[in-house]
Parts: sequence; C-alpha cells; structure tokens
Amino acid sequence: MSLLPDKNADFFANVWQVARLIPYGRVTSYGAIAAYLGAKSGARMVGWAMNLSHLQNPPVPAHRVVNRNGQLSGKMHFATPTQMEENLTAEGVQIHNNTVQNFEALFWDPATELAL
DNA sequence: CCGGTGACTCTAT
DNA sequence: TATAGAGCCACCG
Repeated sequence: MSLLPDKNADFFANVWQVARLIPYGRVTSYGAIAAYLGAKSGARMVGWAMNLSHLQNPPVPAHRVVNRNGQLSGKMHFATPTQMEENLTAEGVQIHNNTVQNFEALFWDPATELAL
C-alpha cells in the first residue's frame, strides 16, 4: 500500500493512522500531522480527531501528540490530567511544566520520516 | 440552515 | 519578547 493517505478516506482515520505510526518515545504535533495530510483541514481537526481517538480500536497513542510548542495541551482530556504526562515519562520522554523537554530531538515529523 | 465551539497555528502590534 | 486577533474546517444543537 502507498504510504500516502487516501485523500478520499476520512480525515480522522488518517490522523489515527499517522498517530499510531509515532515511534515509541517520540512525539509529534497536531500541525505536523495536518501538514502531512495536506493541511487542508488544519491542526484543529487533528485535535478533534484525537478527542475521538479513545473510541478507536486499536487505541491511538494520543499522549504522543502535543502542540507546536511541545506543550501537553491535551492532557486535560485524558482519563486523568496526569495520564498523558505519566505515559510520556514511562516512554522516557522528560516532561517539565507540562512541556516536552528536548522536544526538537524527540519530535517525529511524518512529513520528514514517512514522506519521500 | 445557522451559529457556536475547539487537544492549533500564524501574523501583527 | 509577550499579548492579541484572525484563519482554518468539522461536529453538535
């Protein structure tokens, strides 16, 4: 199959697909996923998709998706406000003040890692 | 059908 | 450097 997502498919499905491709111990941003999918919908739709991600199976590692600044903007939407931070910490990602430390090094850009 | 809302991002002041 | 505003598109009432 092509690594390129089907533009005819649901945008949400693509978001979840890309999110599951995020390697262990890595993080990405809403904008990066949106850009990889064409940025047609915008980063906000990625966040909206993440809101429904907990309903998907297999589950989506939404804790690996943060905003452009590396801030855990979505932590409050998890089962517990600390779930996202603890999940990332468990993967070796250092979190300080709700922000991913060394974000640039841990940043996983699908447009760079997948697209070619 | 129309308006409000949102796990974002960029640009301007 | 920090703060404010606009743009963006899909879902819900």
